[in-house]
Amino acid sequence: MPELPEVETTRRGIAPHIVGSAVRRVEVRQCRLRWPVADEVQLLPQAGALRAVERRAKYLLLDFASGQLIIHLGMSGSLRIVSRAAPVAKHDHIDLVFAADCVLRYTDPRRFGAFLWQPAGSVHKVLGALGPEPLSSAFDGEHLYRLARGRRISVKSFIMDNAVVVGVGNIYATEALFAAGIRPDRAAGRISRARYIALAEQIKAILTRAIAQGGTTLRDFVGGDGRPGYFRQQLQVYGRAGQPCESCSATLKSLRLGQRASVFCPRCQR
DNA sequence: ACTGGCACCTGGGCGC
DNA sequence: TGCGCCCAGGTGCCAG
Repeated sequence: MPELPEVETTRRGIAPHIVGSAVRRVEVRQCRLRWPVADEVQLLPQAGALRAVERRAKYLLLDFASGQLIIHLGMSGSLRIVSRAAPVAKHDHIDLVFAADCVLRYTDPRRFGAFLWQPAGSVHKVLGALGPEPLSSAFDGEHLYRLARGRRISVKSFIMDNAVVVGVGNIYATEALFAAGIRPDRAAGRISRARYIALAEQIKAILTRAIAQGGTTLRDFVGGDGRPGYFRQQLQVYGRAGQPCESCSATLKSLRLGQRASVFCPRCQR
């Protein structure tokens, strides 16, 4: 489900309901996620009021005085605000109960997500080596061009590398490369500065638009407010292999890069 | 230092 | 209807 726009949509959806409140009770029905759920999660009722819900890359950070709860949604995770009376479904693994009518419920069929803990003043390993946020001024074409020197991996794998820039997953990498007219299998080190400037601009533009639309709903993504994302209608190439290019009508092709489907237009992308 | 490949899971859709 | 196969929005870690 989630790329950066979906995580940001989730953050904005849940924050108004829970910031300023304390966790009263924790229910962990399934502790086997990508890593075992951090033991500290059970201590949240002693952590005082939630101060903020932040985001770094695709990680959500629930900020308490004693530290931060790090939540990742993996491939299929979601967070919803539900009432305590809401029936528990098969993959509803964790509840953080803030109030009877305000339960933060984590659902994740594939269990690739994570609940980790970062004590105040320390940096968890998963957050340690991350590149810049794509919507920050630290990220631009010059940054991409500089890091790409000497790299032979495909440009698509390159921009999906969290050490290069965070938050660019398969959907938006595919879309941004189409918008910038760059073939996804081109070697990262063989792309000009000018084209990287265009690519960085497209990454920013597409992520910004996707966030404004509430993310991309493929199967059943819903934001914290339960509404689906509407960006799907704007996808130009992702999931459209074999169909005509919206721009030139050539048949869109697909190849695999880093075990991920990569759809592109053989005429528009060079 | 890079790179590609694997792992962790469940569920949906397809062909037979 | 059922079975086996392939696919899926992520990413840390491994061997080469």
